[in-house]
Amino acid sequence: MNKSSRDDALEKLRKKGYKLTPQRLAVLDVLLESHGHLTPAELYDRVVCERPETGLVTVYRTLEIFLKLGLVCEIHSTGGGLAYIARVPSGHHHHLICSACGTVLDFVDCDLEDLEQRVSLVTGFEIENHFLELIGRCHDCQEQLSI
Amino acid sequence: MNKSSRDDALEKLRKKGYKLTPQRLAVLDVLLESHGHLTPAELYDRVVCERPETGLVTVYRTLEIFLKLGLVCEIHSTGGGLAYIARVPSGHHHHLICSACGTVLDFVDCDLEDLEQRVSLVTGFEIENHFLELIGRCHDCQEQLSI
DNA sequence: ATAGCTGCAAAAGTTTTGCATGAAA
DNA sequence: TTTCATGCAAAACTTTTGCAGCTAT
Repeated sequence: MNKSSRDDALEKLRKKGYKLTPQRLAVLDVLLESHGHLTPAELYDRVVCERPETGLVTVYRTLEIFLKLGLVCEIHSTGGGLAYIARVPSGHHHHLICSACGTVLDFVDCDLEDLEQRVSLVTGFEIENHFLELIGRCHDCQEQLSI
Repeated sequence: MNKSSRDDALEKLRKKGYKLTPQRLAVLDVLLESHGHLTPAELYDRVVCERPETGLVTVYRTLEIFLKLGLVCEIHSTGGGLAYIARVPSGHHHHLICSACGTVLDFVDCDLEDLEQRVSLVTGFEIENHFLELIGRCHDCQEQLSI
């Protein structure tokens, strides 16, 4: 649990006029406590443990708001569905995803600004955004392979 | 239309024992003629123009095969759905997607090998794969903005 | 001839929408 | 009090599966 991330999120919600309902707080807390990415359905399952009266629809609507406010990132997981993860308020970053356990690490060190400039020069595109995910196997899951 | 890509694809299909049905050829040709990425439904719409007897199910099953053989790439388009694009047989490459018209360019020039090594050292992950998309606005669509 | 494909229909899964009730501010 | 959020139900999509008949080899 990251106290300052939570306060930061509450502040953003309040500032935009969104009401701080128990359901939204529960979704937020599950996201902040989670190590990896969660699909809406997985998120719903965990939220329901704490607040059985919550509906899946509310999870979807809450994620939509959180995404708009930059509180979560979308993860394009293999398989086609989307998953979500709490976004640390550090601006530009990318994800490193363990293909075995789903753990997600953020990393910031990248040369993409340079790459974008090169590609932009060659293609004439005006680069607006980029999406990078590294997929690999975390330390623990490498060990499990060799046992 | 890229003649050698088509022959290359036919060769791969044949070699793996897949039958060259009219439906599979139609899906292949639509993919090769398309400039941008196509969702299964879009692909189906175009295939049906040529071969009205084709079913959407067959498009899904054909894409599954093509993906396995490396003939297409999956594009994780915004919105959560998957789209597909014919894969040029040049090995490692990434996509530059126009956010306005959907045109997809391949590009090869990237420093991701270096990046992967750095990230791997810091995190202990064994990097297996990466996924990079640049999103921008192609030359034509930039002009349309200023008109 | 025969192994493998196809289309249909239906199921399974995901995401969105309409609406009356309920709760935060 | 008033505005916004919620849950339910149902609709709209997307993707997968079972099966009987058909076709490329």
